[in-house]
Amino acid sequence: MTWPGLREVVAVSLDERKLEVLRAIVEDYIATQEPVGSKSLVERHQLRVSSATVRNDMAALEDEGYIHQPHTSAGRVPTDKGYRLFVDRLSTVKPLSPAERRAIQRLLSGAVDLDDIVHRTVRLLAQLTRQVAVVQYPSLARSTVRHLELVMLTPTRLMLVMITNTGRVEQRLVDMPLPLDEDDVLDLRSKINDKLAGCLLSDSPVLIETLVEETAQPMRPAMATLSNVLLDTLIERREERISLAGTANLARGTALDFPGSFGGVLEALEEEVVLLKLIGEVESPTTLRIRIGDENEFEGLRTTSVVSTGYGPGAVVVGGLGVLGPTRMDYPGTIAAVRAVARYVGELLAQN
Amino acid sequence: MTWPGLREVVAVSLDERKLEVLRAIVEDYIATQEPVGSKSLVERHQLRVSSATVRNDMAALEDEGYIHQPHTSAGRVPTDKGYRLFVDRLSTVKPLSPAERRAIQRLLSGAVDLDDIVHRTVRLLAQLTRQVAVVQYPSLARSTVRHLELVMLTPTRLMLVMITNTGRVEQRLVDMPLPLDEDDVLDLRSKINDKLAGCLLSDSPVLIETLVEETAQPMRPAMATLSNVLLDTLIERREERISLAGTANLARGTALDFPGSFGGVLEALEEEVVLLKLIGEVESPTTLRIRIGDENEFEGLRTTSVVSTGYGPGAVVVGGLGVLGPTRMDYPGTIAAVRAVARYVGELLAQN
DNA sequence: ACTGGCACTCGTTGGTCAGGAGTGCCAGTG
DNA sequence: CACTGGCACTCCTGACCAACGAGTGCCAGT
Repeated sequence: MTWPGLREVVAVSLDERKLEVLRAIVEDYIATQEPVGSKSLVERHQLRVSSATVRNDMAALEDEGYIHQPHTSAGRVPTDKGYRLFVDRLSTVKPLSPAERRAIQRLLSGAVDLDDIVHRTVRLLAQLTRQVAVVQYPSLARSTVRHLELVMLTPTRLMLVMITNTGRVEQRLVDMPLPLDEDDVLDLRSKINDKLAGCLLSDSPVLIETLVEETAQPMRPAMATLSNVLLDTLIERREERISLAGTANLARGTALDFPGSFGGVLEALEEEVVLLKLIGEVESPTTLRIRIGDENEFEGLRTTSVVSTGYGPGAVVVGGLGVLGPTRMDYPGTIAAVRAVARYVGELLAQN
Repeated sequence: MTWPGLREVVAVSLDERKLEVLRAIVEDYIATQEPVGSKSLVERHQLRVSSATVRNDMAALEDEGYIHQPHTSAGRVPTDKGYRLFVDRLSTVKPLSPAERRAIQRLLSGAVDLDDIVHRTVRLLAQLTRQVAVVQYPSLARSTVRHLELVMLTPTRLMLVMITNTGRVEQRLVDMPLPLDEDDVLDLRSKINDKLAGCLLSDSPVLIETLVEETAQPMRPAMATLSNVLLDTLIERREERISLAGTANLARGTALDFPGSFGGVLEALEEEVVLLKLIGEVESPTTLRIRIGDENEFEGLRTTSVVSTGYGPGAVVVGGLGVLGPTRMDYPGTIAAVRAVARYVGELLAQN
C-alpha cells in the first residue's frame, strides 16, 4: 500500500474551490483584520458561486479545523492550521518591487563593518516587513580563524583579539600567571596563529590542546592560560550575538493580535537564548523556515509567527535571520523580504 | 528687592500640611494607580485633620497646578509639576535593602569583559527598578587610547583595532592605497602608538594631523589613509553605543500609563540618538538628572520619566546610565537603584 | 451541485437608570 | 481664623434592555 502525498490527502477532503475560499479568507483577514463573512467574500473575490455555497464550504473548512468563528453569527478567522495550509500550498510568491530591491541594495552597500552590516540589515528588515526583525551575527562555530592578535597591556595582562573570516572580532582580557616581555608575546602570537589560522572554530579544540603540548617549558603556563580562555569563552559557551529591531511594530494593533499578554512577547524577545533557537538553527540558505502560532516552542510566542532563514556567503550558512509578527501577518510579502535580504547579505559577505 | 528662593516661594503658597497632602497623594497614586480621594487619604495617612480640610487643601493644590482631577467627582492625580515638587522636596531617600546591595555586587562582580559589564548592568537595573534600563558604553570621547593595533589581513587591507582605557575595543577595516609588507605595518603601528597612547580621544585630532605630517614620503599615503579612518569613524561621528533592557516592563499597565500611543515610546527607544541625548549628557557621577513627563524633549516620551546619572571610575564620568518609566513611577526607589548601580559600576571600572 | 430564501443567533450600539465615590460650599464651633 | 460636619451636586460605572444587523445553517427548489 502506498501512502498518498500531502497534496492528495488535502485534495481528498477539500476540493479546489474550498481551497480557493480558504485563500480568500486568509487574504481578507490579513488585510482587514476582521472576521470575514461569506457575503463580503463573494463580493471581493471572483468566486463564481453564491454566498450560500461559500457558506457550505466554510462549514466544511471549519470541520477540518482550518478556520474558526469567534462566536455564532460572526465571520470566520483562519486557525494556525489554516495559515499553515495557506503558506504551504496557497500563497503565491509576491516579488519585491524594484524600488524595494533598490532600497535594499542601497542601504546595505553602504556598510563599512560587520557591526554595521548587521545593524543595517536588521533595521532594513524591520522596516520592509513592518514586523520585528532578528539577525544573528555570523556564528563563531561556523567561522574560521583569520588572525589572532595578542596585545600586551601590562606584563601580566594581555588582550586576545580574534578576527574571523566572517568579519567578527572578539576580544578577551587575559591575566597571565607570569610576567611576559614583548618577545614572549610575539612568540606566543605566531605559535597560535600558525596553528589556528584558517581553521574552523568548531574544529579547533583538538588543535588548541596540541598547541599546549607542543609548547616548551618556560612558556607553557602562559600558553595554557591562553588556550583556556580560547576554549572557555570563545568555543565552549559559544558567544553568539543577536540584533533586534522593530519592536515598536508590535504595538500596532496590540489588543487584537496578542490576546492576553503582549508583554509575554516582549519578554521572550529579551531572552537571547530564545531568539537564538528561533533564528539560529538553519542548514541551508535556500530553505526558509516558518513557524506559525502553536508551532512555536516557546510559550510567550504562541500567538506569533516566525519566518527565518540562514544566510552566508555562497551556499554556506554562517548565521540566521528572520522576522517575527502576529500570526495574521502578510506571509507572501514577509517571505519575499526575508529571502531577498538574506541573499543580499550573503552577497555582501562573499565580497569580503 | 531680593527674590525669595524656591523654598520660600513654595512655603508662601503652600503650608506644611498641604505639602504633606501632596506627598500622600503621590505616594497613594503610585501605589494604587487610581485617583485618590480625600476620604481614603485621611484613612491611610496620619493626617490629623478631617477629610473636609483635606479637600480644601486639595483645591488649593489644584489651583497651583500640582494635582488634577480627571473629571468632577473623581479623586486627584498628580501632575508633572506635582511629581516635580515631590522629587525635589518631599521624597525621602529609600535605601536599598542589604539583599539588593548584595545582589548588585554579586551580579556585577562576575563580569569578565566590558560588554559583559554593560550587559549585566542593564539587566540588573531593569530588574531592580522594574522599568526600562539604558546604559551607555563608556564614551570614546572621554576615553584615552591604551593601544592601537594593526593587523594585516591582505597586503592592501588592514584591520585597525583600538583599545581604550575604559575597556572598549573598536575595530575598522582599512583598505590601503598601496600594498604593504609586515615591516611597514610594524612601523606604522609603532608610530601611531608613540603618538597617541595615553591620549584623550577628544584631544587626538590635532595629534593625528601632525602624525601625517611627520611621516616620511614612502609611507605617507598609508598613514594618511589610516588617520582618515581614525578621524572619520572613531572621532568625528563619535561611535557611541547603548544597551537597553526591560522593555517588557512597559507592557505592565499599558493603557493607563501611556494614553494614546505606547508604540510611540517603543519607537523612541529604538532611536539610539534619542537614548543618547537622554542618558549621555551628564557631568558628574554624583548628580542625578530627572526628567518628568513634559520636561522631556522628545515627543514620544512626554508620558514617561527618566532618571539618569553618569558613571565612571572615581570622579570622572565616562558614560551615562538610567531608567525610563511611566511618570507615576516609584521615584525614591528608582533613584536609589540608579545611584547604587552607577556607583558599583564605577568601582568596577576603577579596578581595571 | 448549486442557489434563494428564511429563521435564528448573538455581538454591537445606544439609551436609561440606580448606586456611589468624590467634590465644593457653607454655616457652625473652639 | 482654622477646622469640621453636613448637604447638594456631579458624573463615572455597571447593569439592564431593546433595536439592529451581520452572519450563519438549513432546506426546498432548480
